[in-house]
Amino acid sequence: MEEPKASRRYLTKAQNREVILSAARSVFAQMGFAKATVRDVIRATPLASGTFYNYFKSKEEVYQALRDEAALAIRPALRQARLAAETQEEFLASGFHAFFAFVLSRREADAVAEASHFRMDSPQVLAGFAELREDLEKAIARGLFPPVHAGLLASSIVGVAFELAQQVKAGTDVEDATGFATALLLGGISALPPA
Amino acid sequence: MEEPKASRRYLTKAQNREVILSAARSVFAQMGFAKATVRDVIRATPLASGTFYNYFKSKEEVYQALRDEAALAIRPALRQARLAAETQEEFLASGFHAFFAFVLSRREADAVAEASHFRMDSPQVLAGFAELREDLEKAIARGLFPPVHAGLLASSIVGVAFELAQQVKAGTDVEDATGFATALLLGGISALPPA
DNA sequence: AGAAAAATTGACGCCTCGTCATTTTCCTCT
DNA sequence: AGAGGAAAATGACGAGGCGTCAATTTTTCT
Repeated sequence: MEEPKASRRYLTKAQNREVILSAARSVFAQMGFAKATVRDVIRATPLASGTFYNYFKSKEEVYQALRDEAALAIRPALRQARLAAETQEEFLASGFHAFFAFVLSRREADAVAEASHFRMDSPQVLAGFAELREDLEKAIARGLFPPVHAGLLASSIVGVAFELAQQVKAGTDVEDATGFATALLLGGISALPPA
Repeated sequence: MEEPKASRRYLTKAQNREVILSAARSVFAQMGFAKATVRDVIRATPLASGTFYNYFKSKEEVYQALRDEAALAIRPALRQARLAAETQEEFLASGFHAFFAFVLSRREADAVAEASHFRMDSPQVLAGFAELREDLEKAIARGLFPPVHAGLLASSIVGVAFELAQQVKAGTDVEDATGFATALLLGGISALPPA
């Protein structure tokens, strides 16, 4: 598909994409995603307005790319932690902890969503959800978890994770949130009927 | 504050507001919230463009008004169900069931969020969250629930409710979702440490 | 080097934005 | 009832963003 040639052209293209993403990060954080325009982003760049559209179709696509970047940055750690888990407690706690710590470390950069209480899931974020579900299914298969409904459980974990992440951004301690979420789900799973 | 005089002026004002909201519902559903413009909404109305701004500051404010409307439509039922609950199971199940049924009944009207996987909480929605938290605190006070961290539990319930609501919109049976969420939280709460 | 391919540029026409002076509608008071 | 005034609706306007595209520059290939 892609030829990763180290040609000059290929390099500049990757660089320009990064330049735009970087400018967007800064512009979105400074004036908010809603107010920002494609022109604002490109103006924070040495590129011309038309060039933007060689890289992204719209402001929304840039935002999704940024979310994708974040999702790709955290997913390997989450997957690794879950695969290595030998107890339910470990499976849940390591995942929650990694996620909350990650969110906290980026709370400045993501000031975007904070102001307007809004959330938008990009493809890579959704892929992360699917990955959690797969890992749950595998964990059920290897006997770590009882045979519960993996899809609903995955959704529930995601819901708890994202909602508590808000609390973490608002000041709740990462350890407290992790402990709470882990205990809640650990206890909950043991009470769930088999699928 | 407001004098609800049945004068012609007041009536027309309320009607116009409804006309705009109704047009917005239809326009957002048809072309999506992101693509829609204030002009698209006002064009679906007999009013002139400038008139829009006598009622709302922006497209976002209209969206929030629609969300507020939905939140106000469901909140009394939720609160009532929770106050009347005499068991933990009842508290959780009645709330989840009412919420999922409500979401399902509106899945057509809310096609907006579906397409772009996005969520935006309006003031009344946030007030609903606060209400849940209050009800939990009251339930703890009257001994229905153990003394857990009400804020974190409320967030968790909200997270599970919203995420499973997506599954309900996607085809999961309301009873199944309700049963799952109730069992999960019922079991989870019993495993929670005291606050 | 010369030609072809790829990428950049910025000006252009179209559209939306939010405002505001003007006009229309409604209410009040004598 | 009707004059006067307040409230609301109207639509034209300047400012500015949108996405496109023909022209230009840069890179690659032979």
